[in-house]
Amino acid sequence: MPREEREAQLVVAGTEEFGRVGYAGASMVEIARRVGVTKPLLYQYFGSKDGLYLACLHRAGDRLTEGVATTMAAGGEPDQMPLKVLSAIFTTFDHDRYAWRLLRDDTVPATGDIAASAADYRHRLDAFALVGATQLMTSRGLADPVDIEAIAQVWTGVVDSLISWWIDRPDEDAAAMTARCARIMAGLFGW
Amino acid sequence: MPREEREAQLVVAGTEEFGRVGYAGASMVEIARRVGVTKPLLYQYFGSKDGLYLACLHRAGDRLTEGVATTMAAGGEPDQMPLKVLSAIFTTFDHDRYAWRLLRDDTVPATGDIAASAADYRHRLDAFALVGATQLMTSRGLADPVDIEAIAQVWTGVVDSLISWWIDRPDEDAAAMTARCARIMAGLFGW
DNA sequence: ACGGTAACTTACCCTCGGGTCACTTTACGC
DNA sequence: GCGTAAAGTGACCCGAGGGTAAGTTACCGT
Repeated sequence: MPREEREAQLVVAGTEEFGRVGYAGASMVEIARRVGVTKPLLYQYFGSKDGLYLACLHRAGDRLTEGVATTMAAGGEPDQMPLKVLSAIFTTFDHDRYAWRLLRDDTVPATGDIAASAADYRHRLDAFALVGATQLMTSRGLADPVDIEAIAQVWTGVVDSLISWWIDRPDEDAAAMTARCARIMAGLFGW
Repeated sequence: MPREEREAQLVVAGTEEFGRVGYAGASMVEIARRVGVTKPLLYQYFGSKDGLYLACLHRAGDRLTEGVATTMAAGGEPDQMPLKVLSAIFTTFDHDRYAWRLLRDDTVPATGDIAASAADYRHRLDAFALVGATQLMTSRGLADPVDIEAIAQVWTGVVDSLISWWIDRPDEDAAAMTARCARIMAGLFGW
């Protein structure tokens, strides 16, 4: 099998395994086993556990930030944005649901390339969340900047929860998930 | 120092360390170091890493389920319950903010006493969340049971996010945190 | 046919952390 | 004072997992 194809397989397997048990809990030999090869090949292609994780992280992070950026750039009513962003995330990761977790994995080493890269992606997403939260709050006449920070962080936690719930229900596709969120938000908040 | 007192110190230190880096990431020697003793004493008192974790988990879980149960039993308007429960949680864990994370640590072994005990606490909390979500949804005329499950899970994720945010802001006390949540919920949802 | 390169493996090393043993020190009742 | 029990420690074992060296197979261009 050509290197390029094997690498893609390994990144997919790595993303699932890292997403499932976190960086610290994942085992390189297990990731290799999932695609039917052995550990040294994995090391030959990615150099280290960090190298593999970075490859997985960049693929996930780039797709995610791009999808969210496009949605945010399109604009719209502040209380419509959360659903639009959710829809973009669900659509992007319908067949790759563990990817989101890589950006929020708190078992990665506290320093080094991974920490820096993950922090970078998180900052970019947090910036979007902050913009959305600010628009939402000002549209309601609220402006405490600390409240807005808190909302932005809770928002990412909500996405986290929804994706965890979704992972446990593989039969629910992106459209159904989006419809469910729309129904709930309309019912609970009148959005 | 008498055993009882030392054990209490170790449980506190263990809770902080397990909460900070998770079961898998925590080191027994580090926990011992935090209270100024060495590893063998820790093992003499708690038997194993699992034993220490269980001691920490039970303390956190018992206090949490008790606090939430009391609040839920008091009853009230469905859309007032979330804030009341949050207030109970913040008050209970004002000086022990990492405790909540023990119940939601997904780096614990998948089987064994810890998994069983943590699952038990989570199920009890999820049951409360499910009751609250059901009351909230029916008061809005919505009744899809799968939606209600999703809401219950998102709710626990929201609590998670709020506590993580709170951990990073040690100057904010329980009352201020409750007031902030009240302000935000009123502003965003009209609750 | 054959040299070379890329894909891939077996067998190994080394560190880290859970867990244990044998031992020393401290506190307290008599 | 002194014996005993509890508090506490230094030094060790061992398994798991990251990482590597050296070798083997398979394919491809000339």
